[in-house]
Amino acid sequence: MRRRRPQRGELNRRHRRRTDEHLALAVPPAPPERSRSPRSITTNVSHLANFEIAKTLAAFADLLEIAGENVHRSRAFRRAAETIRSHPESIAALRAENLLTTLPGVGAGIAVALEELVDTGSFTSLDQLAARYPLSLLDVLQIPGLGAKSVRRVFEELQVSDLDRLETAARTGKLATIRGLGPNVTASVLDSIAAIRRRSMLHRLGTVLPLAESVRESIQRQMPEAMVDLAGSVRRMEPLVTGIDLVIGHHDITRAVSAIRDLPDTARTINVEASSIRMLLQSGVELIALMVAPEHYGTELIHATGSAAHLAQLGDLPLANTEHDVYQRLGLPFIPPEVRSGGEELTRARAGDLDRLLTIDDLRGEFHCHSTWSDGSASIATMADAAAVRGYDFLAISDHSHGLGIAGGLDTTRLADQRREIDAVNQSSRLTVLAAAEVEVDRTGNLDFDDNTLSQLDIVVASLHVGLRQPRDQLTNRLISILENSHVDIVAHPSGRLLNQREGGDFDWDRVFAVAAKTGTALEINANPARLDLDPSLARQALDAGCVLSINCDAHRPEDFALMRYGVAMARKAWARPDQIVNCWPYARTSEWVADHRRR
DNA sequence: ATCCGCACGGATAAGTAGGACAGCCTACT
Repeated sequence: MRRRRPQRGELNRRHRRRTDEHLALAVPPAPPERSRSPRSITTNVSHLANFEIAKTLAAFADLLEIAGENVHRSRAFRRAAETIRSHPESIAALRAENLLTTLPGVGAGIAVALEELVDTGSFTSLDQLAARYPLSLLDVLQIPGLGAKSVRRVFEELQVSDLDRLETAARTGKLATIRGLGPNVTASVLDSIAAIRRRSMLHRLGTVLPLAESVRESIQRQMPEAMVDLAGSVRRMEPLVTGIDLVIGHHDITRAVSAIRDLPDTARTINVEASSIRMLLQSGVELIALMVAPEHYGTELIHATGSAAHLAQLGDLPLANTEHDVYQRLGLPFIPPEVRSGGEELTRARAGDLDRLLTIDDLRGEFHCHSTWSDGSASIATMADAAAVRGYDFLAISDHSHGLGIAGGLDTTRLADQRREIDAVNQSSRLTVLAAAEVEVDRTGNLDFDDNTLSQLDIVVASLHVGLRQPRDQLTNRLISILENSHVDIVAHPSGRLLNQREGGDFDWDRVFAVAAKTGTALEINANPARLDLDPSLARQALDAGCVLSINCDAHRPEDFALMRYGVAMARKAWARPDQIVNCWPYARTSEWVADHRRR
């Protein structure tokens, strides 16, 4: 068995720019505008929020890397940044109590930097380094294909210190004169700059929803008699969300305001109006709470939930205290927030389609997860137990194949060893453990295992992890050849996107879905909040084309099975019915389906 | 720079292929 590896909390190690989106909020009063986050790394000295401190440490770590200094020092700062980013209490408060070194990864050196940072808004070694390498280089470092070495080189040789100058250097052809950067890189740099400029400052749903729920519960605990609900993009379960929107139905606005101010992880108040309050949390997520009269609660909640397009379709809303009543008076059944997109939900609601929407209870198992045999952190038995606790009937263990070396992928020998362990676990397990693999598709479209090996697996999941930036035709043909391989049952995270971090591949989805529908190969909705791939709009297209889908958490730890709710939300947004999701079927039907398309 | 096992010095997450270039850098979970 491979040695256990430390888990990386976040896939992205570089700081990201954030932008904002206007929020469709309720009727009177007009909602406060969300402002842009400060562009500079450090801001207002005395009230630095944890996310700002974390961002500064991470920026320093990146500058160290660009400067070519000790990599371990850089990693130490990056590790400390991660700790602080997810730390629930205020770091500024910890500093006041001289407890900084109690944070894991914060020793004497980083503590000194932190003290200075909290007290003055910066620290000496950062200032010195930033004098040599401007902070705007960190934007350049975000460009895929440009690592620390290349960033330093373009800075020193071409004086490229920010994205604008990078763009100029690329357009004038100067960039291609740098060692290691040819015409290909130049072309993709221009695309990436455009993508980064388009990139939003939205947060991942998986980051915000748990926070939002804990805020909601905390306020509900303080005001048990109030109605408190999440609203906005979080309630609609958008893959990327603006922040936390909360509606509080209570007559005593003063109490509601103080309940919010007393929340444990707030960093600062942004503004307070007659019936709304806007706060910044330590995590950098904004909270907007709207205090409304209980008699109009339902109407206000629908308004605050949006979407704007859904509201436009509804027209004028009657005043009522529950959402159900509002919809009823409009002659509609209750419309779940996930499908309030301003698409076909009214038509579908009238046609009775809402009753057929998938729910989390429809899931009977999963086909894509990992164990310590590759890059998972738990044994097969532990993963199986966790799946059984969720009430699943089956779980396919799909560890990586050897092509993905970085994840400790299995060769055929270890795959056979693993099969024996799966068989053994099955003897005592409460659910059926299936032998599967997440088989790597290489750049030319070949799978890691031969047909004979594949045919012995209960489920074959195929994934593209490399070469996702190939041109459209090449990429599409590569995926289609995998769909046409009769041994492949499921294609995992088809687009390869990482939300807020990496665009998905440029596939011709019409062609892909047409082939998948014909071959009966399932496409995945990956429930990991970093992916949520297929996106609901693509999943919807796939279903319309006649494809079947599979929703999987891609769990690397037992806790990851809890991510299923995100996958289910995406499927609901795509109007998926249980009969279109292969892991909602009884396993007997699934194995028929597998046998069926393998017979082709 | 931090942590750990020991009291100062060694380890820190891994391994490979591809692109552009001629030995280096980056991306991938």
